[in-house]
Order: sequence, then structure tokens, then C-alpha cells
Amino acid sequence: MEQLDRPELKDVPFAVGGGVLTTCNYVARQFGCRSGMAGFVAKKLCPQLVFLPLNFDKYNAKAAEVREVLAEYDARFESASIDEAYLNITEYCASRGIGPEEAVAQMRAQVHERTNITVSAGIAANARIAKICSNINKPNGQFVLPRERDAIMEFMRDLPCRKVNGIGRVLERELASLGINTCGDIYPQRQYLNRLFGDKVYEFLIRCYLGMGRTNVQPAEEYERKSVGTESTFRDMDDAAQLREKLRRTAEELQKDLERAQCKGRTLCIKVKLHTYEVLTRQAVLPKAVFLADDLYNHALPMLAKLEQEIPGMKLRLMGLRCTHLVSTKKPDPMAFFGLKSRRSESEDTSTGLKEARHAGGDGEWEQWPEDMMDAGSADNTVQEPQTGGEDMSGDGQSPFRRHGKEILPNPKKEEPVPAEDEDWWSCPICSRPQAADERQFNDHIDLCLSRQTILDTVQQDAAVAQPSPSIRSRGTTPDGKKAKERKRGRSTASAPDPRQKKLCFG
DNA sequence: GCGGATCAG
DNA sequence: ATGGCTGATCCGC
Repeated sequence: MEQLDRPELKDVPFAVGGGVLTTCNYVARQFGCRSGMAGFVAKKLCPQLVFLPLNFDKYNAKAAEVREVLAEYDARFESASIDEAYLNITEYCASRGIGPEEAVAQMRAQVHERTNITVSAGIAANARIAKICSNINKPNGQFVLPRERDAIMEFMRDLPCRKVNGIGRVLERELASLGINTCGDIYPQRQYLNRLFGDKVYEFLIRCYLGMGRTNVQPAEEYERKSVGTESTFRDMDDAAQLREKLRRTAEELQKDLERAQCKGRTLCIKVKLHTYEVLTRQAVLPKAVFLADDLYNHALPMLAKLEQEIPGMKLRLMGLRCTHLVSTKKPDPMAFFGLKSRRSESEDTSTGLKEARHAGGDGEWEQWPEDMMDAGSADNTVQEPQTGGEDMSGDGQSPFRRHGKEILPNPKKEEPVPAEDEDWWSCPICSRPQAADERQFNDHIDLCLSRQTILDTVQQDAAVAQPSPSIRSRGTTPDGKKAKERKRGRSTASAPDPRQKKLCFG
């Protein structure tokens, strides 16, 4: 949010940055503003805060200006969002005989000069680390991570996991419970990771440890859209007729969105959020691809009705509809026919060879596993895998370790320190409980308090006092009465709240 | 596939 | 005075 310091641009929440890359390519990334704080929290912390109205037309116009400049450095740059982009500036640098640092400095100066927007940038060997680097010297700065492997691994070693795109609040905590706080901590603990998190996450984490990431950059338009949906929140609603009216409105919205996206959907998904904040989805495969509100409504209604049946007295605070398995209704591009521009356009069929084309380009060395990592412990322990102690955990997928298994994992995370009497303390804006007067700890605590589970617990506690919700109870257990917990991320449902969160916020 | 859940922006 | 909305992906079943 670099611009917020600039009075003349106060209402333009826009910032960009560039990033780059190494080996023989350079990936650049532009990034943006994010306070990461909910408005109502900010207001509590800072009562004199003034909220300005949003103006997305303005932001989009400004973004277009910035992108014009970016295009001069990489015509095929990739917009990641309104205020974020990746550029491969390899060629730009090569053709001018300059280094990425200079090119990006130039680019940022140009953006500033021509749009009056300051931007920050990260310059690195691949998109993943370029993004991380773009956050280092903001606002209005850039950071270069040398492309040498040693430099990259050294950088990753001390990098907090949370800084990596894809490691969010939940995975961060789960890793922390294994003593993994930085990317460097991943490798020595790798023996647990596969069975706890599965193959995909395991490989992802190892790649994080190694500082590997994609080096391919391409216009966002070339990515195939996979779903179109709309949802809205409203005051608690349980009236059947009103719910149908809401469904109708939602269907009408979705029709508009589908028209804008020029596609129809072969699968329709309804999403509801109960007054308890519990989210449910149901989907149906349609006999044919549809986009008309009437069709959407008619196919969604039975799903809504079934939900009402499943959950007596269902009270909603959100409803949404989403189409997947999209079928494009775009007119074939005549230019494409002549092979001129190869615009993305398909008449009826969805599958094209784009995926392959996408991965054809850019295979810098930081996309490939170094040889000495090729045997870094997968499901089976290999010769190379040092047994750093502990019991042998080899076994089938039914091991209690298979999925997180919170109940058997020690949690070395320190307790929230109770502030000493003579110490200053801050009051949490959400739970109002006293917190240590330490910025980092305070922020951590707020994160925790804002977690969905905590909200859920609180609302349900309140709801339970007022009127027990039979709906939740009935789904808290499986038909045979066994626990229905231990779902994917060890995330608990209504029946199994996270004790840590409860304790910290509302205990 | 389905439904739940996490993650990013 | 909103943690809402959109889209992608992953996992277990």
C-alpha cells in the first residue's frame, strides 16, 4: 500500500513491483498492497481511522497504465492480479547488455515517472522467490537474490515458511508443531512430511527448501478458467420463500457472470453458510451446459430443498452458485484461423493442448531437482535418507501419521505468555483478553483470534446457549457414531474445535 | 466425482 | 461496520 503515504493518491490502493530471475531467464514480479487487516479490527485499533469509498474503475485504469510500462520490458508478462505481475526480463537484459538489477530499477523509475505510482520488485531465479523478494524492500524498493544455488539455499534456510506462497495460516501452524519454522527446517524433518501431508505437499515443501519455483511466465489470459461463481452474504435467513428468492437472485447474477466469461457450465455447485458459519456445498452434474438464470435456478432448487431437509430449521448467512466444467461459448477468433495471433478461442470442446504448450517454455535450472536431491526420502526410506532418530515409521497409508494426526503430535509451541502484573499489556480487539505488549506476538494472537474456527466456536457457543442447533450435532458424527473428525488438514469440524484457539481466545 | 478445506489476492 | 468475494487446488472417500 505504498500509495497510502502519498496524499495526492490516497484513494488509489495500488502498488506494483517488479521481480526478476536468473540462470538464463529472468522473471520479474510486481506486487502490491495488502494491509491484511480486517476493517473492523483496524477501526478498533485506530478509532480515528477514515474509510474511503472504493473506486475500482479508477484502480483498473491505473493498473492499465502501469501494465503499459511493464509490457515494454516483457510483452508476455503475467498479471497475477490488479497490482501484481511477473516479468521474464531475460531478453530485455540480453538485448541491452544490462543486468536485471539495472533493468528493474529502470522499469520502476519508468512506472513512477509515467504513472506516479511507486512499485517494489523482487529479482530472483524463479517466480516463487521473486515474489518473496519483492516484499523485502518495500515500499518503493527492490531486492536481488543472486541466482547461484548457494545463495538461494542460504536465503531459504532462514526464511520463515509463512513467507512462501502456498503456506498459509494452517500449514504454518502444523509445520510449527513439528519444529519447522523456516524453510531450512524442512529438510531435517522431511521424514515426517510425506506421511503427514501427502505426496503433493511433501514435494511442494522440498521444493520450498530448495528454493525452486516456476520460471515460465505467460499472459494470464492464456490460463484456462475452470469455474465461474458468485456468492453473497446477508442477514440470517430461514424463511423458505425468502431463500428461494435469494437463490433466484444468485442465479441471475451467475448468468451475468457466465455471459461475461462467455461460457456455460456442465456442473452446478451450490454453497451455503449457516448462521453458525459452517459452510456446506452440494453439486449436480447437469444434463447439458447451461448459463440461463432459469436453468441455473431450476437445477439449484432441488439441492437447496435437500439441504433444508437435511438441516431442519436451516438458517443461512450466505448463498452462492458456481459453475464448473465450463464450455466456452466464445466465437472462434478469425485471426486464429489464419494462425496470426493464436488467441485463445474454442467453440465447444474444452480440452486443448494448451497445458503442454504452457510447460514447454522456460526450464531454468531452478525448476529442476538437483541430482543430489533426487532421492530425498519419498514414501520409502532410501539409502540416502539419514535416520535422524525416532522410531521407524514406515508402513502403509493407514498409519496414524497418514494425515496430520494432531492428537499424537507433540506441540512444542510455547504457550501464550501470561503478561506479568507489572508489565504493560495490550487488549485484543477481538477477544478483549490481555496480550503481551509485543508487536509480533500481538499480531500472531490477532491472526489466531480471527481464524474461522474461533469464529465458529464462538457463534456456536452463543447459538447453543440461545437454542441448540440440531443440524450441527447430527453431522458431527458419522452414521455409525464414530468420530467424523480428522479430516484433511486435521481441521476440525463443529465437533472438534481446536483446543489451542479456544484456549487462547475464549478459554 | 463429491464435499470439505486451505490458500491467495 | 465486517472476516467478503472469487477462483484454484488438494485430500479422503
